[in-house]
Amino acid sequence: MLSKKTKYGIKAITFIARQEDKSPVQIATISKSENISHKFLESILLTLRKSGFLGSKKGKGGGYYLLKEPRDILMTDIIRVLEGPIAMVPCVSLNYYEKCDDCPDEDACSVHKLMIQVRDNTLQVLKNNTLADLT
Amino acid sequence: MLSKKTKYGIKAITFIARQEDKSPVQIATISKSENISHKFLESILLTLRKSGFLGSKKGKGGGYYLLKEPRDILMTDIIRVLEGPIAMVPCVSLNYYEKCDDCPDEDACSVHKLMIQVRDNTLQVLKNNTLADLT
DNA sequence: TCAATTCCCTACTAAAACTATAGGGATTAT
DNA sequence: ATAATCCCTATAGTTTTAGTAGGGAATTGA
Repeated sequence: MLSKKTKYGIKAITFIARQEDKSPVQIATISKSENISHKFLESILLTLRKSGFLGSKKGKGGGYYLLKEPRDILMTDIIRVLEGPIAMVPCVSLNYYEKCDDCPDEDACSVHKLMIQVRDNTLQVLKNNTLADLT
Repeated sequence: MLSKKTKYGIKAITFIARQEDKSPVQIATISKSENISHKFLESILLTLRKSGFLGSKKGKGGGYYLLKEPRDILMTDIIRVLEGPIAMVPCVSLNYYEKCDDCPDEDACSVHKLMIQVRDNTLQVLKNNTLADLT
């Protein structure tokens, strides 16, 4: 299951991408429109800014804005930052690989074999979707 | 991320499917071979029995055995029983559908749109894999 | 200048989910 | 009988999730 953090993060960055002009969007605006707790959303947008997806402007009239064109932002990248690994087990994760404690031989592991297929298919979907595709 | 319950469950039922004869396999045997806590595994196998994947025999020489041929057991079905929904958000789940609290219009939701694609691809993989494919 | 607005940052907390563990009961083979 | 084995319920420790609290820093506009 996707965490609320990721879900809200995707909704929020999509909201920003939908703006016609490029002026900053305030947390409060997104929070109200998408029914997301203001403070929780604040921490999510902070993550997205620190990861290089969003820029921000302080003070009156400030807010968040996209640093790249929506068509250049892959959903894989957003999800990795918010959710962590896309793979369902650490031993098939490309970006967060970890060996399983219990498993002596990955090649013989039935779960490994299956989850590699799931990962590859999921990645294919998420790489084919940019932020522009969601707006 | 896949829960340990699901991971261990898949490993265990695969272990049973790999047996050449059809005599019952004991919890302790699987537990040792796959490095899974005996008691935890016990509760997992109980779930698999109650869901109709495994039969059991009590007393000395007892254990668990498959009720169907491995080629007739879809991985989707095993995972649904152990892990719950395959979808990453309840609002795109086929078997465990739930409306999102925050989302007034599913068709306009970017997360919804994306996760339907992920779900369909994942399902396709999991339906194309039977237990026989993992042994 | 100064007040209002807005993002920045850290710490904390309540609830839920996950990962087991404990302990005894029921059944069966020998 | 006795040992082996599954059956079942309850409980507990840990981790993760989903927020909440509170103040700080920068910017704008009057």
